[in-house]
Order: sequence, then C-alpha cells, then structure tokens
Amino acid sequence: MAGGTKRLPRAVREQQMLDAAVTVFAENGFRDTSMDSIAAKAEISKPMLYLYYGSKDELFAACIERESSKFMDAMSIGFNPALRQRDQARTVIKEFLRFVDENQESWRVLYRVAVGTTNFSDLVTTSRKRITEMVAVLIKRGTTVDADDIDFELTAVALVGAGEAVADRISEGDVDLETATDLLVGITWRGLKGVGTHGNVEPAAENT
Amino acid sequence: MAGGTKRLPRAVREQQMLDAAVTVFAENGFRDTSMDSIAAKAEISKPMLYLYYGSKDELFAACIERESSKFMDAMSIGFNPALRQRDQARTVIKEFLRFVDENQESWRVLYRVAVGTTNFSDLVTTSRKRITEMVAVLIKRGTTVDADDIDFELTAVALVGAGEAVADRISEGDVDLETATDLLVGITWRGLKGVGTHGNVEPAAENT
Amino acid sequence: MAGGTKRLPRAVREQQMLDAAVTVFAENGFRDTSMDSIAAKAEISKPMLYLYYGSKDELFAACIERESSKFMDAMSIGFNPALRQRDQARTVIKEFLRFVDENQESWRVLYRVAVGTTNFSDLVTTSRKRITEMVAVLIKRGTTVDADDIDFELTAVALVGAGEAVADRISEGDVDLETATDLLVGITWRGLKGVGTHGNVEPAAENT
Amino acid sequence: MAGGTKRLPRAVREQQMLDAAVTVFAENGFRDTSMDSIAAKAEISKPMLYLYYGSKDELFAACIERESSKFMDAMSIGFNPALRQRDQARTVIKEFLRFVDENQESWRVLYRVAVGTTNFSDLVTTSRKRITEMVAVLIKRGTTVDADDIDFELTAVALVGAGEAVADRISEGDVDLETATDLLVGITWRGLKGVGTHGNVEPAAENT
DNA sequence: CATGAATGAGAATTCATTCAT
DNA sequence: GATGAATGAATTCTCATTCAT
Repeated sequence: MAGGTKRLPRAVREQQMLDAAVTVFAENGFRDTSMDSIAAKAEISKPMLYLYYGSKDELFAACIERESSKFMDAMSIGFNPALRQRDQARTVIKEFLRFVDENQESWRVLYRVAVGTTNFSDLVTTSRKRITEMVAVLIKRGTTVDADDIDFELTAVALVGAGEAVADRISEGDVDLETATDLLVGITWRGLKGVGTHGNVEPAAENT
Repeated sequence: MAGGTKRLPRAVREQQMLDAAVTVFAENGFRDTSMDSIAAKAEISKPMLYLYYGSKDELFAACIERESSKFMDAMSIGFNPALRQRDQARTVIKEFLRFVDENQESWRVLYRVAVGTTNFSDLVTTSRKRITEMVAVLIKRGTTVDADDIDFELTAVALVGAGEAVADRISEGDVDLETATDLLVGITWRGLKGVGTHGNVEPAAENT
Repeated sequence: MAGGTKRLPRAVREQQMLDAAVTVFAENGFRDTSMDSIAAKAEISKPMLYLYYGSKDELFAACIERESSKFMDAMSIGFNPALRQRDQARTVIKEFLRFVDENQESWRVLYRVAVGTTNFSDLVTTSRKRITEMVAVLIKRGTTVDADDIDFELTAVALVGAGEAVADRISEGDVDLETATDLLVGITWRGLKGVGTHGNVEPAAENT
Repeated sequence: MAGGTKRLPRAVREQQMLDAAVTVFAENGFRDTSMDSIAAKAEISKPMLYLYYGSKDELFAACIERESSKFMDAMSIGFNPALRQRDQARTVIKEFLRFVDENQESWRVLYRVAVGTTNFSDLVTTSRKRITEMVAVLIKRGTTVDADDIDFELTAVALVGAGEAVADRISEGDVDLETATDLLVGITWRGLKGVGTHGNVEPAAENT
C-alpha cells in the first residue's frame, strides 16, 4: 500500500533503514526519536529495525559509523601530500565545508546530536580530539615562531571550534561556501603569526 | 512531623530547587533527567516541583533563565565603555572564561544541554546570535579595512565558535585562564587584519 | 468505579498486590502471567506494581518470600521438642498437609511454579534440600539398624517426594487429611525398618 | 546452493528437529524456548519447523509424544507376566531409573517441563494417573490385608511421588542406580505391610 | 524442498503529572 | 504548605508466525 515495501535484499534494506534513522535522529535528537518513528519513516515494521540492528543504541551507533565514514572519506580527498601547506589547509577546509553543505544531516547527527547523547558523546569527543591534533600538527609545521611560546594544541582547539561554528552556519544554508573557506583559511594562518607573543600585533586601529 | 519537612520561604525553596535541577540537568541532559531525580537531589517532594514550576519544561526554562542571568551579569562587568576597544575585548573574554571556569554547570546547561533539547535549542541559538552580533560590532569598529569586503557577521560566528571551544576546555579544568585569554584575544584581533583580502597574508613559512 | 481502589496505606497495598500476584502466578505460572493481568486482578495500575516491587522478577520473589514465610510458620508449629519422635513426625506431616489444604495457591506457587521458573528454581531446590536434610536427621534418629548400611539422605528424598505427591492430591481437594497423614506417617516409619537390608522384608503375599 | 541445504528424507528431518527441540525445551522450558533457538539448534530454517509441525504447541506435543513413547517402551520391558510380583516390581523400578539415567532430557521434558506448561500439564497428569493406577493394582495384588481399609490409590500416589523424586536425583547424576532401586523396592513393599492398620507398626526405637 | 525477509501483537518498564490527605 | 499514593501514555524490545522467492 505504502508502495515498494517488499522483500528487499539485506544490503538495500540496511541503507534504507539507516537513511531513515539518520534523518529522524538529525531532526529530533536521540532521546526524542522513537523506534516507531524511524520504522514509520523507513516504511518498514519495528521488528525489522531490531532484526537488523539489535537495539536503539546499536542502530544509532550504525548511523554514526556510516556518517563518520562518509565524513572521513570526504576529508581524505583534501589530504594531498603533493600540496604545499597552505594549499593543503585550504583544500581540507573547503572539503569540510562542502561536506557539511551537502550532508547537513550527517553533520547534525555527528556533531550536534551524538555529542549530547549519553554513551555516544565520547565518540565525538575522541574524533574531535583526533582532528584537533591533526590541526595542531599542521599549524605547528606552518609556523616559525618559537614553538615553546605557543600552545598549539589550544590554538587548534580554537580553530576547530571556529570551523564547527561556521559549519553550523553552512548547514543552515545561508552562507556562501567560498566566503566561509576564505574566512577560515585566513583565521588559521593569521592566527599563527605572533601567537605566543602576547599582544604585539596591534589591531588596525584604535578608536573610542 | 516526619522530619526534614522544613517550611522554607518561597525564595529559598526556589533556589534550592533550581540548584538541584541545574546540577542534575548539567550532569545528564534534559531527557535523561527525571523529575524524581531532581526532587531527590533537592530533598523535597515531586509535587513541590510542580507547585513551583508547573512542568518539567518550565522548570528547565527557569534554570536557563537563572543561569542566563548569571552569565549576563558576569559579562556585563567587561563592558566598560571607558575602556579602549582592545582592552574591552580582553576584559570581556577574560570575564567570559572566568565565568565558565567558576560555573561549569551553568556553562554546560546553557550551551551544551539546552542546545540539544527540543523546544530550547532556539533559546541558545537566539542568545548566541545576540552575542555574535555584539562581537561583530566590536570587531567592525576595530577595523580599518574596507568594510564591504569583510563578512563581519560570519567572522564573529567563527570567533564565538572558537571562544566556545576554548570554554569547553576551561570547563574541563585543564587549561590556564590567562593563556586561553591571550589566545582568544590574539585570534580576535589578528583575525581581522586582512580579512576580506583573500590570502594576501602569507603564513610565516612554507615548507614541504 | 471498580470500588475501593483509593489511597491505601503502603502496607495494605503491598498485601493486596501480593495476594493478586500469588493468585495469578499460581494459576498461570510465571511466564504466562503478565504484569497487566496482575494489576487487573489487584485492581490497581501497572506502575504501582513497579513502584512497589521494581520488576516482575522482584514481585515474584516477594511472593515466594511471603508464601515461604507462611509455610515455615505453619511448619514450625509441628516442631515441638517435647514430643516423642513418632508424635513429632506425625504432627509435622499433619501441619504440612493442613497447610497445603488451606493454602493451595501457596503450595502451587512455591512448589509447582517457582520450580519451573528460570532464576527461581534454585530457591525451591535449596528449600527442598533443607527439608530433606531435616527429614534425614529425623529418620536417622528413629532407626536402630546399622546406620552405615542406609542411605538416609536418599531415603529422605524419597519420603519428601512422596509427601509432595500426596500434597498435590490434597491441594486438588479430593483427599481426606487424616487418611493422608496416616499414610505418610506409615511410609515414613515402616520405610525405615530394614532399610539397607536388601529385600529381607517380604511382602505380605506372593501370588501371580 | 548456499551450502548446508541438504535434502533429507522426511523421517530423518523429523527426528533431527525433535532432537533439537527436546534438547532446548529440556534446557530452558517451554516459554523460555524460542522457535528461533530450536531452528538454530537443528540447523534448519524456522519455516521448516512450521512446515513439519505447524506451531510451537504442536512441536512441543510431538516432543512429548516421542519421548513418551520411548518411555513407555522402556517400561514395557519390565512388564514380564512370567515374573513374580516382587521381581516384576523390581524390574519395572530398575528400568524406570535406568531410563531416567540414560535419558535425562526425556525425563526433564516429560516430567519437569510439560508439567509446568499451560495446555500440557494435563498430559502429564493423565500419564501420571495411568501409572499410578498400575502401581495401585500392583500393590493391591501384593497385599493380604483387608483391602477396604487401605487407600491403595493414595498409596500409589505416594510411591510414584517417591519414585519421581529419586528419579530427579538420578537425572542429576549423583546417585547409584542399584542403591536407588533397592530403596524404592523396599519402600514399596514395606509400605504395604500394615497399611490401613493405623500406626500399629512401631518405629525401631523411641528416644527423646 | 528450503529459506531469507517481514510483521502483528503483546510484554516489561519508565516517566511526567495529578490528587487526596 | 507539603507529600505519599496513584496512573495514562509512551517506549523499548521480543516472539510466534507467514510469505515470496
């Protein structure tokens, strides 16, 4: 009646279910999403969800897993060792924002839903930590300033935070990708000049 | 008669209840917090909660309200019109981080719990938007570069995102306040130099 | 509407609930009894059951606990140290059968339902073991035959089995209490004469 | 094609399925056994079970049927009309215990699982009644005492109960077959002497 | 003959919320 | 003013059973 709900091969059903789950989780968060609503969205019966994924937690984990893979795949495109530091950073940032732009649900589930869900926030924290470390390495290699004076790790934390905030805007759809990329690239590199040399870089002007 | 059933003045009770609620909400999030656990923490009966606050939603709203006020009060200290732009920014940032450091639960409830809670995420979004606007104004006034070329609003978004990320670290307790302040101040001002002039500021060095 | 379902003190409700639970468990067994049916029988809502007993398992455990106590109390009447061995045995057996007669549901729940229920069969097994040991001691003291030749423990097992079988009949209501008591008393004592002296006691007659 | 999908003749399949079913039912009881687990144990698909047996109830009935037949066959060996009463009883008891010893699952399913299963306890009750009647006849013929004074039927109930209790011990594997046989034989015949002559047979000794 | 795919119906458990005292 | 008692309405999860291939 609903149409097309007939005897699909396992692999297809799996994706169908994950699609539905990601959509609903992204929309309502983990706790406010019922297995019933996921089943309804996927146009299948609830037992199927349990048959394929065992429990709500495991279903959510599978969502995270899949979206996380998608994300990593997208990112890996940017990691071209042939590129110079600066170009590499730009490419990665652009791919990141493009991914968020084209996969709003993934972004929401991974970084806005999972993070606030008991048992899963650690996943995000860990993933974020790995990314932060990579950023820290990247900016460290791109800097001549005496390394001891700079807290590269915390700087990376700030840059990643900035990136996520901009990504949220992107995912809300009202920001131009190119502009956002330029902005983040700018902050990233300029953020390095003089880091650790407290306040020696003057703002362009002082009024008031 | 039964013991422990003190008749407290309304104002005191209210705070007692909000204290408990904030603590538990901060710990477990909105959906994973039961009215029972709040009542238990506050050492009062559940009907009291309903008598004073009507519903779980309203109780949570009251928490947000109170913590938000605390936050705003703390922030307002930094807004000294007598200060120069640069000093003002530094003061605000410092007060912000100090607040997060001293009020971890407030920070968590306001920015990590409410944001992921249906019906309340808008509150955060709105509040964040106000702050972002203020930052945008601040940096705009601190910049001489041709304003049309710069997306001050998006820049502010990024800076606020960086601030929140650093705040999370502060709230986890493993970061020095002064260092973090310097870092954010640095990013803020340096982030402005050359914004809008795509990539004309070279990183300190190019290797690879 | 159902009548009398109003605001009872905890202790009363507890008994009311256990009464219903024992009745329904005795009737249908553990697995075939739903919490719904117990709640219906007790004329209360399901959450009450959980509020008072936490889970189906715990509710069942509470039933076992209460019925077991009843049973033990009834039995203890028979243990009058002033009585001679023979009289004591008779008294105990009589009290046992009287208990079964007057508390059919207790008997069923304790010895016919719990025994077949995962997680609870051990309770019965243990209890039965204790009783068997007591019987073993009793018959041992009542026997002059060379103790080494007799497996008092296994004999006790057999006697207890006989007792339970007769109890089942009693609980079905078609057997006279006095007759049953005489029968068990008879088997108990006569079962001792010559135990261990293989077959030296001839049956009264041989035909065929 | 997929492998392991052998076309077996119906009779073989049937046994394979019953074997699995009996094993799992014996282990977990009726309600705690899922059709899935039986199918898994039998290494066939669930629809096969339904194809051959129609429903869980019918499958269980088939188990009971088969095990019951096995049991009856084993028992019939003992019924040698050529034997004298005493020898016949001993043979039957021995065959019974031997059967339990060698077919623990049968014993468990027939007398410990079915008995506690809605819709099937009657089967056990009926079977047990038949056996009890046979025992009643046997002991009646072996007794000279005035028949009117003795409740042979109830005596048989007790003896059967004793037998089942000892059988349980046997099935737990910690009892010697010969010893157990002697014990039951002894109780059976001695239990008769003086049955109906209330308490005129003194225990061997009186202390206390 | 055999099975992977699918589900209707129910069972346990939880929780926000409300009265009667 | 304060609370112990009570529940309606979900929610997660399971299982016997049935098709379409």
